[in-house]
Parts: sequence; structure tokens; C-alpha cells
Amino acid sequence: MQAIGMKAGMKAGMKIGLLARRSGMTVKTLRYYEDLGLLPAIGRSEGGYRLFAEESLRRLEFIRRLKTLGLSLEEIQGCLAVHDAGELPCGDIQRQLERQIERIDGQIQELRQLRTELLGLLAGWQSHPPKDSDVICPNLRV
Amino acid sequence: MQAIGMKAGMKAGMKIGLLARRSGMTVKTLRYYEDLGLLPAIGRSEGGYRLFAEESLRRLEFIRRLKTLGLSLEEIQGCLAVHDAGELPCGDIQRQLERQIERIDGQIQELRQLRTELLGLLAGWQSHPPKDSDVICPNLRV
DNA sequence: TCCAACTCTCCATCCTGAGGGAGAGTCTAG
DNA sequence: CTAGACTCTCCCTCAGGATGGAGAGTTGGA
Repeated sequence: MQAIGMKAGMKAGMKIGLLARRSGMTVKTLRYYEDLGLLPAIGRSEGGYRLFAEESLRRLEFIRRLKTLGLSLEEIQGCLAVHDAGELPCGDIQRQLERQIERIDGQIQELRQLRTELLGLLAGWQSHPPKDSDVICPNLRV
Repeated sequence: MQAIGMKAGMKAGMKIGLLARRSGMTVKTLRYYEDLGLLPAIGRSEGGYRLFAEESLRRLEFIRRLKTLGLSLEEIQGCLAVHDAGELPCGDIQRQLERQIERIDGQIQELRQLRTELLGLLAGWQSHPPKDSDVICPNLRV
């Protein structure tokens, strides 16, 4: 027997707590994502509770995956918007991932330069150099 | 002729705007540093204006230098505290710089791994794969 | 019916290193 | 003396991705 008011096959929607348990995210985070528009609810219960479709689980997996690849929620939202428009977001995702590689390359370059500078400074560093009242750290000459 | 109330050689102290101009930092930043305890003022004028010693310039150079090396203001403050206690901070700075190199190495490692994963994903990426209604992006299988 | 569990909204907070602006007071050259 | 430059404190805002709590309302099983 179906619940009253439900046609056979009609899905009532998950409440946020269940979705949180099934997805491994916190209720707070899901509300946050919904507010951002990343995770639309299919509606509200009579009492105002958010109701989510089964599909939300896949959506959250997608979000989680792109997040671990270093994309921002805003970038992820862009990809999801393409999906929601009925198109395959693969092309957009590809572009975002390529951009992400460029960002990473830039960051690695900066970190390498900094590392080199730090190593240079530490080569020949003296822990107890003669005091020089005009500088705070003689090794840095400042 | 000295200003009234000034003994010869006594320094009145710089007001914050002059220190900002001479150091190349903004007034806002100097107030911020003073609030944090990084840059103690030698006192206040009768009207409540912060007065800074000449030494503040060296201190700001020191802060700027360590900041470009990637240390946080908190770490810099630790080094300055050693200096202010009358000791040479070189040993502490050395330790901080070594820690910084370790942090950088860790970050580079993470970035390299991520980069590798991204490249792996993009190898063989199809911009327009066949649609699969069960996944959002077939290339990611999510 | 009743109670516990759940959910709602709204607001505040975290982190870091500042920046913006209001409104009031101070300093200094002319 | 006065105008204009300078400075004060106080509070808000930014980025990004959430998290915490208060206080009120909803749901569902016994």
C-alpha cells in the first residue's frame, strides 16, 4: 500500500538528515550547498522541510570529486549549470581541469623559487653570529 | 634650537603617517601591526597620536623580509619576541625557515600528486562522450 | 497524545592580513 | 584663528568553505 496522496512510483524525497547520512556530508554543508544553488531541493514538505531527490547523491559525489581535484564551488557550479541545461558538462570540466593544472604549475614554480631562496639563506647560516646593534638578524641583514 | 621641552638628542617619535611613507606600508597596516604587538609604539602624543621610534623602520624591514619568505605574522612575532628579550633571534629564525621549507616540500608534493591525477584524467578525455543518464560526467564516472 | 528526534531560519564565528569609511578629535602652517 | 591635513576609534567587509548555536516549529512512532 502506498502512502496516502502518493501515486505508485512517485518519490517523496529525502529529508536533509538522511541525505547527510547517505552522502557522508553534514546537514550544515548540505544547507550551505543548497543556499549556493549547487544542490537544488525538489521542494519542501508541508512543514517546510527540504526534500531532495535520489539524484542528489550523484550530484554530491560529483561535487566531492571536483572538490578533491581542487576546483572551487563556483567552478563546480558552472559545470553543474551546463549539466542542468541538459548538456554534457565534460567539455567545461575539461577546461576547468586544464586551468587547474596551470594554476598548480604556477604555484609549484613559486614554491620552488621560495624554496631555493630559503635554502640559499640557510646555507652558511650562523645561529650565533656576533651581535650587531644595527640589525635584528645579521644573517638576513635586516 | 631644539623644540621646547626637548633635551638635545631626544627623539620625539614619528607619527604614523610619516612612518607609513618612510616604510612604504599603509597607515592601516601599521595600526594593524601595532594592535598585534608586532610594532610597539614608544608612546602617544598628548592628543593620543601613536609615536614610533626610528627603530621601527628596521623592524618593519625585518617583518617585510620574513613575510616574503612565507612566515606568518605570528611566527614573525615569535622571532621579534626573542629579539626584544635581548637575544639574537637567528636561531629561532633558522628553525622557522627550516619549518617553512618542510611546509613547502609538503605542499609541492601535494600539488605534484594532484597534477599527476589531473593529467591522468585528461589523458583520453572525451569532450563529447555518449550520454549516460546515470552519471553527470562519464569521463569522471560520477 | 506525547516526546524525542529532526529541521527550520537567522545570526555569528573561524582563519589571515589586511582595507574602507564614518564621525570625531588634533595638529600645524599661514 | 582657521583651514586643511592628519589621526583617532569603532565597526564592517573581503576571500572560501563551511561550522555553531539559539529558539521555534515539524514529524513520526509508541
